[in-house]
Amino acid sequence: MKIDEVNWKILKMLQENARIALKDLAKEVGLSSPTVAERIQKLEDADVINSYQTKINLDKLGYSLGVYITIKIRFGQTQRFEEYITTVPEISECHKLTGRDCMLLRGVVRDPKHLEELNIRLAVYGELTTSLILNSIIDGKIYSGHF
Amino acid sequence: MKIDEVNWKILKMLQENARIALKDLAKEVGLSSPTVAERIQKLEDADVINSYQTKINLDKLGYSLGVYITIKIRFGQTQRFEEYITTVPEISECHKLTGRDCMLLRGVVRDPKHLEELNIRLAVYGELTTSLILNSIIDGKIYSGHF
DNA sequence: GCTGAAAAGTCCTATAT
DNA sequence: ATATAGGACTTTTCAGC
Repeated sequence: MKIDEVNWKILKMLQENARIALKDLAKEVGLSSPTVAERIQKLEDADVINSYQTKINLDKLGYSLGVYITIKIRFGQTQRFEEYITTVPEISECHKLTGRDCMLLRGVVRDPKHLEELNIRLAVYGELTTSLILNSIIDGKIYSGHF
Repeated sequence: MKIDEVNWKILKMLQENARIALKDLAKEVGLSSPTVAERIQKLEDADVINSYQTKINLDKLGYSLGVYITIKIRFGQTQRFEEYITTVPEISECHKLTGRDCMLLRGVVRDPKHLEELNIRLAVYGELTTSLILNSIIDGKIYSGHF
């Protein structure tokens, strides 16, 4: 899949606002709407565009503490943990990493009490290390070219 | 801001597909399009809806290695690091955390050589610990109610 | 706060270059 | 591979409940 300057511009604008009208995209890149629609279709078909997501502000709904948790899974519990973790509403990311503390979780909780309660639920599967997010300097970057 | 069952359903569908047509949303929740448009507007005004993003598959563009890097910032370098990190194209997230290794970065690189090159650029600011993402069990969760 | 209908705007398809 | 134009569809506005 070839990403020329025009496609990068389209990708950049779609990353900034997934609900932008084709017409406005077309005007910005200097092509007609059907052409832009076709380019987007090809980017979708090539799976370069993965999905159009709406990001919601959970802290506006009372979930004001963001946390990262690493967990060193107890021997033999990996499969059960992976099944369980997809059912935990507080957890928005779960990555298996290289290294000793093999799982990295991102979650969101209302308050310290809620965090402790979450930790208790997770501690069944391994040893936890919990860190609060004090501040996010970057969270969700827009890619606008090769690097 | 009150999130009733209908608003949760709207939020859920928008999270799954930010480009869904109002008409289809309206049909799904059993209201008219203008009503749904008004509800979405209010969710945007209340900043519950943060943004509509297009997620792109960087590995389709040759960036196939995802990494997490923790960095223990050298004394006095925090400000300079925070300025620098926003200019690094490989880094998509940067969070300041509680605990010893105070910064957590997420990034994407083409190959191990590219990773080493990134590490060298970052090592100026502190001690690094780099982990590869082997597998993402959850990455970008859809919230569909309170928990 | 919701509906329904009409106006405004956007998108799609076909045709042409 | 891109542009234009008409018809179809979607969104928005507004009067009324």
